Amino acid sequence: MPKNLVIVESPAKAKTIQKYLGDDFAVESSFGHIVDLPKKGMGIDIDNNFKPIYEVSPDKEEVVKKLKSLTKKAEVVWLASDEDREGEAISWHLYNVLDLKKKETHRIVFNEITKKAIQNAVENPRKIDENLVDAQQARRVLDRLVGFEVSPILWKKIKPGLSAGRVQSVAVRLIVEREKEIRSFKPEASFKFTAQFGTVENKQFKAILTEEFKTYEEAKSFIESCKAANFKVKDLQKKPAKRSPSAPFTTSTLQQEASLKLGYPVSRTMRVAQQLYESGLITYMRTDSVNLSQEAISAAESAIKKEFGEKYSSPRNYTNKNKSAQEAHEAIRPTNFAISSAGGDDSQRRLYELIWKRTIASQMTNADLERTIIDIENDRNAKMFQAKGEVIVFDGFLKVYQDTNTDEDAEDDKSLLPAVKVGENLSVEEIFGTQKFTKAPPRFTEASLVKKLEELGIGRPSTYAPTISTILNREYVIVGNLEGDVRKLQTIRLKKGAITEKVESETYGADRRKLIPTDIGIVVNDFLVDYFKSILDYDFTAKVEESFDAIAEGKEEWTDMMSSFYGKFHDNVQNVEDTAERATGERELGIDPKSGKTVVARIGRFGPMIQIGHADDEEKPQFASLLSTQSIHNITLEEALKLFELPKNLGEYKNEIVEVNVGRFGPYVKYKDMFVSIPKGEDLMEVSLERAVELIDEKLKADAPIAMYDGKEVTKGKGRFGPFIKWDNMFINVSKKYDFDHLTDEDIEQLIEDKLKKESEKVVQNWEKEGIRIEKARWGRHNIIKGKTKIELMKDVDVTKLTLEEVQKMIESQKPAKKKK
DNA sequence: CAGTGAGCGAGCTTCCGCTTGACTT
Repeated sequence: MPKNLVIVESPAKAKTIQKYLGDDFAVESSFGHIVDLPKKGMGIDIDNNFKPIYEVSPDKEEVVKKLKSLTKKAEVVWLASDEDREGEAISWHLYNVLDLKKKETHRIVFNEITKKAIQNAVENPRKIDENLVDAQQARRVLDRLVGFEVSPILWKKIKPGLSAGRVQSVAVRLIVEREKEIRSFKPEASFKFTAQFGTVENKQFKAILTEEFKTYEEAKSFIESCKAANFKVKDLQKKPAKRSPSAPFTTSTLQQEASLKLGYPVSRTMRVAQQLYESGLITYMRTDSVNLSQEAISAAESAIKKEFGEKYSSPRNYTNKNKSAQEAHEAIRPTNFAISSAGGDDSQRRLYELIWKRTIASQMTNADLERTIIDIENDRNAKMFQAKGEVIVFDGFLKVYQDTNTDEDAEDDKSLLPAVKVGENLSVEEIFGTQKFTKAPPRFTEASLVKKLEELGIGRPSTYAPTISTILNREYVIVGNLEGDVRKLQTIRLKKGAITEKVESETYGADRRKLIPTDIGIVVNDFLVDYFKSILDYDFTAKVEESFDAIAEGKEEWTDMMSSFYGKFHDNVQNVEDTAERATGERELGIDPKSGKTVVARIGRFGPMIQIGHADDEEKPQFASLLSTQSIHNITLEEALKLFELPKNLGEYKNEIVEVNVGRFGPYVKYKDMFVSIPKGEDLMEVSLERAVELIDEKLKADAPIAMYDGKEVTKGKGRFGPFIKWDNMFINVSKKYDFDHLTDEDIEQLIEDKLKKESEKVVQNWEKEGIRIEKARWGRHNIIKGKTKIELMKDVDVTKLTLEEVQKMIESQKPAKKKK
């Protein structure tokens, strides 16, 4: 038994560090925080100076048990959690829970995993920094207070089950406010002109008129005056320019680039990065630091020199601009620069290559460019055309990596321009003018939302992806596509001395995979902004972070900060609870022609709905839920009234009624006691009896057993986790190895037998932990053995179907349980 | 598994950050 026990946060890290420290050290992992406030209830003794009630997190009981027993055997314990607020708290909780007072205990930190850094850490141990721990307690308690006091107000005033929090509510606010900007945006048209010129040597190039025209008349008179105009080069400028590589990846920039370049949602980026990390191919993927270790910089240097040559190498380190960064880790980089392509599947390979290229590029020379601007005048009007060109003189880092341009208006042609002289006459090939409309600000993507949150200092690398999941799960926002509308454009063209005009059309406002707020998201946001302005303030986190920093530096007591915050906050909560009206986002749609009553769209107890009549009326009001594709803000009276046709009887099929309706799981067709979901994108109001019967038949066919095994039916289907076959109430995933649409009887047999084998192995493994063994006996029987107890099972007892509890009971009573089917 | 909508009141929901497997259909 080694005399030293080192505890870090992640098991992959533990493995690496173990290699550096050798046999005198055992390195174990705490798997992050081991202690937290209770899952239910406030868990804070507010009257007793906000004393937090800590408990070991349920999923960490096992880890704690293991660490406790290892601690007992070790002589010296080294707490090596990350060097930031949360890491310090983890060490402190380990210290308390593992009862390390009586042990020789050291706190050590390192923010890169290299042999040198770790040895250096071990030589320079310190004590737990209580101030830093207090800053974490303040962070944790404040988040709990805000979340658990504001959320219940939403349950009461809007809808049960909703949530609010320091991070998620601001994320929703960003999306809602952007949507409102887009809705109220009025596009303005103006005429923009481009021209195609030819040089004396007849080389072609494109130029843009530096001015735009508001009206058609101005545009027309301009192009008329160009008819007989002579164009020549007025001015020529050439300027050298540089472009520098971007810093290596942090979590946030990795998510953005993977989204732009590979089209990954942030959750996929993180899942794939985790796989690369666990395979030892990249460093830790949750970081806000752009820093590279010295070892990494020199490894990159030699890789670049070898691959691209000396002149491409320019070793450098980057510093964080972001104030809120805690920099407990290095930037995300390959662990071995000599490997330019790696990963177990295509997703991994593509992400790895992105990381490799970005990191390598960050250590390469700047690109040298030459920017050229040609100004072109004419003798008939004072307007000026301009051509911009950019030539790469030396590519430098651009050889491996280019940032993705997110600027949608960057449509300037940055190509090579032909050589021209000042005063040179130019021929006009064509002048083309078209109306251009100003664009509304873009909707957020998952990745651009993360970028914005990071700029505001809200959230941490480990929470960006979960925050997006939260606001999607609460149905405050959806990731949606929008079709867009069509509008007309006036164009004017001058070619070979003749002017032609044409009206063309363009679609605008179409959007793909963007974050769009729902009715509930908008109502919740407006309510919170109205009543909890200070917490919804974009600067709220930045302000409390300042206090956390003051606490960490020992300048302020965390309990003082909490009192001064909580006093005002709690009064506000109380006041809103007592005085605020219910928020429903109500919108009047018109009058129901049948009853003459008012029709409104609003949020109800179960979400967005239509109500005909008022609750105070003699007759009860009528209610209908909105479809998931509809929204309070733009549903029409006609669409609303149609909803009251549900459930709709379509007619009969084989003497049974066919009906369509909407349920908890969306629109469906009902036939006998069967429910068939209507596929996404299909309008249930338009589903005919014919179509419904088609769906029913498809479902009947899909549900029909495809084979028999051991006298039981085998059926197949597709679930959340891909294609599966079902047999004896067991789901068996069908891997890509098999042709799912044409499974043979042998395939099915193979799949079931493999699964059974795996199940029994799993059971055996579980039992082995408890010291229980299984022995094969005669005539296909099995014996269960623990210590000296031996239990003989009946012949047809299926060992894989016994639970651990059942087996333990048998052992206790020393009797086999009753025969199980 | 494929409701409901007032108001009453039982008992539920909820936060952010640090980490992985286990496990789902």
